[in-house]
Amino acid sequence: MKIDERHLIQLAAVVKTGGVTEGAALLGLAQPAVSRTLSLLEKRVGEPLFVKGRRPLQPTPLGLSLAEHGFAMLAASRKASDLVESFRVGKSGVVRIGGTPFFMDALIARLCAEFQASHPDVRIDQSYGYFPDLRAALKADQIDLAICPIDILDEGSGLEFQQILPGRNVVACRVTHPLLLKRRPQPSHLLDYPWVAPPPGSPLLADLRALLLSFGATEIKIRYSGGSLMSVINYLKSADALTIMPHSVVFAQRKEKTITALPVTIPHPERALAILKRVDAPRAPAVDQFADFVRLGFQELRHLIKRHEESVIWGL
Amino acid sequence: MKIDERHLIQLAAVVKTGGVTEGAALLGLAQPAVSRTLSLLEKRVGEPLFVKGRRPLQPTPLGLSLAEHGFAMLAASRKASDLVESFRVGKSGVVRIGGTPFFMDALIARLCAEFQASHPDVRIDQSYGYFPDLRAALKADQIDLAICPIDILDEGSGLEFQQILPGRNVVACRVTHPLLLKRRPQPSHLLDYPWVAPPPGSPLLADLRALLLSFGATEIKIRYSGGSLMSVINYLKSADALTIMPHSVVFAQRKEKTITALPVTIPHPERALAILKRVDAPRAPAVDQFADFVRLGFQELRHLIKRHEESVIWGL
DNA sequence: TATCTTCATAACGATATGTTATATTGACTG
DNA sequence: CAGTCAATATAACATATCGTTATGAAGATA
Repeated sequence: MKIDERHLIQLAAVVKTGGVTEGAALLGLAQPAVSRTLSLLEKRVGEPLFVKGRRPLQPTPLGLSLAEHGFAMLAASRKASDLVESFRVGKSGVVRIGGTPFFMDALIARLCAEFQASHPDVRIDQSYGYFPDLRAALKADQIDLAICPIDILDEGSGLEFQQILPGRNVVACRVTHPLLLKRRPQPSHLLDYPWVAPPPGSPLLADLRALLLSFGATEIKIRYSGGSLMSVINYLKSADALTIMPHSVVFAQRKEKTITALPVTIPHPERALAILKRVDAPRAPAVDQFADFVRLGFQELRHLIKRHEESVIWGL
Repeated sequence: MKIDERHLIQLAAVVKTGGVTEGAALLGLAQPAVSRTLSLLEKRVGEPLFVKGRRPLQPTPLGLSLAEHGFAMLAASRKASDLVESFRVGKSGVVRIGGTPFFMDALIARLCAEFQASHPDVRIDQSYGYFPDLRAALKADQIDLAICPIDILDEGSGLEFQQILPGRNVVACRVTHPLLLKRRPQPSHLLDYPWVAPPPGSPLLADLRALLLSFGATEIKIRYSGGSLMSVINYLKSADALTIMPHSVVFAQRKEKTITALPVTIPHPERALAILKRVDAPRAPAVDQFADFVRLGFQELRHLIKRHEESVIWGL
C-alpha cells in the first residue's frame, strides 16, 4: 500500500489543527482540496481515519498514528527548505580551502573560527599545499579556495586572483636573541647563528636562498628543517636560531612574546598573498562569504600592522 | 522555498543508489522521470545538487544534505505504509474491551497477554462494567467489544451476540475448607459459614439471592463485600468463608491451589457469557482478530474443563 | 577510436491537484 | 424542536506535473 506523502502531510495538518479548514489554512491550501485528500486517503486505506459524525474532528487511532508519520515528513520538509535557504545565503555548506602551511596555521585557522561565530553551520575543510598543487586542486574541484603567495608571473588561467597582502619577509628569532641587543645587525652577524629552514617546496625556502646570495654567502648552517609553524616556533623559543618568515606570520605571534623580527631589512619577494578562486564553476554562497571574510580580515590586519609600526616609531 | 516532498525522496533514492537509473528502479519509476525531477530540483533550488561531468554520480554537499532529509521522508512513508498494512490485517491498532470484573480479571487479562504474543503492536484498553453500561458504551463507541454474561431475555438491538461459555456457577471456598471433607455437603451446612458477596450490581449477586431462596433461606451472613476478584480470593484464602462464582473463574485458579468449588450442585443461571459487538459500525481488523482469539480461547477452556472433570471422575 | 552504458531531452497522455461555487450536515440557541 | 450558523463534502473545471516511450548526447571503457 503506497501512500502519497503529500496526503500524509495534509492529514497531519488536519489532525494538528483539529479541523479541515484550519488544516488547509496551515498549509496555504483551500479547504476542499484537503477535504478531498482525506476522502481519498480513507478510501485508499480502507479504514476510517476520523470518527464520523463528530464535529470537533476526532481522528481514529489509525488516523492518529498515520498523522504522526505525517508530522515526521512535515518536519523533514521544513528542515529541507530551511537548509536550502541557509545554503543560499551562505549560512550553511562546506568551504574547502587549501593554502601554504605557515599562513594557514598562523592566520587562516583563526579566521575560520571567527567566521564560524556568525556562520555556525558552515563546515570548513582545510588542506595544505603550494601554488602548483593548489592550482591543480582548484581546477580539479577538490578545493573551493586557495590562499597562498603567488609570483607576479605565476599563471592562473581560469582562476581569479585577489591580492590580500603584499609580500614581505623578515628574519625571525626569539625575543631573547642576542642580535636584538645590537642597534643595527649586519648581514655577517646573521651568518654566525644556526638557521631553521622553511618547509621544503615553500616559496620561503627560495626566498632564503635569495637572501643568502644577496649577502654573498653560499653556505649556511641549517640546523633544523621540515617542521610545521608550531614546530619552528617552538624550536626558535629554545635556541638562538634564525629563520625567514612572512612578516604577517611573525606579526600574528606578537601577543605570545616568543618570537619577533630582527631589525634588518631584506628584499621584498616579487610575490603577494592572494585568494584564488575558479571563475567558471559555480561556488557555494558560503565560499564567497568566507572569501570576503578573509579579505576583510587581512585588510584589518594591514591596518593593524601599519598602526603597530607607527607606534613603534613613536616609541623610539 | 517550498520543496516537493516527492522530489526529495527521488533525490534520496538517486544518492543512495549512486545513479539515476538505479534510483528510478528503486522507486519503480522510469529513468527519465527521475532525471527530470533532478533537473527541476536543481533549477528550483538554484544550486547544483550533483557535481557535473562525473559519471559515478556524486552529490554536492547540499545535495547530500537534502538527500538526508529525503531519507527521513522515505522512512516515514514506508513506516506509514507498513502501519496501514499491519492495521488492515489486525496486527496493529487499538482494541477497547469492557467486561464484568471477575471474568476480565480471571480469564481475559491472561488472554490479552497471549494475544499480544502474536500481535505485539495491538494495544488493548480494558474497562469494567455490567451489561447495561457495556451496551451503552458499545453504542456510544466507547468500547469495541464487551465480554459479559447476558440474560436470554436481554435486549441488544444493533448488537451481535456470540456465546462463548454456558452460564454455570459454583460455591467457592479455600482448598482447606472443612466442608470439603464432607462427602455430600447439605445446603444447611452452607448457611453455617460466613459469605462473601459478589460485587454490587453483578449478575452473581442476583444469583446468590436466587440460591438462598432455593435453600429456603432469607438471610445470610455477609461478612465481606465490594472487593475485586483478587480481594475476594485473598479473603477466601484466609477464612472459611464461602462465595458464589462462575465456574470458569474458579477453574482458572486451579493451578494456584488456593480456592476450589464445593461439590454441591446449584442451579444454572439463565445466562451465558458472550462477546458483544456492534454490527453497524466498522470495526478495526484487530478487534475481530481479538474477538476470534477470545472465542478460541474459551473453546479451549471448555475442552479443558470437560477433560478435567472426566479425569476427576476417573480419579474417584 | 569505437562501443557501450548512462543521463538528458522531447512529446504526449493521464492523473490529480488546486481553484471557486454550491450543497449538506452537524452544532448551537432561543 | 425549529432556525441559524459554521464547517465539511461535493461538483465542475483549468492546469500543473507526473509518468510513459522514443531518441539524442555524453562520459567511460576497451
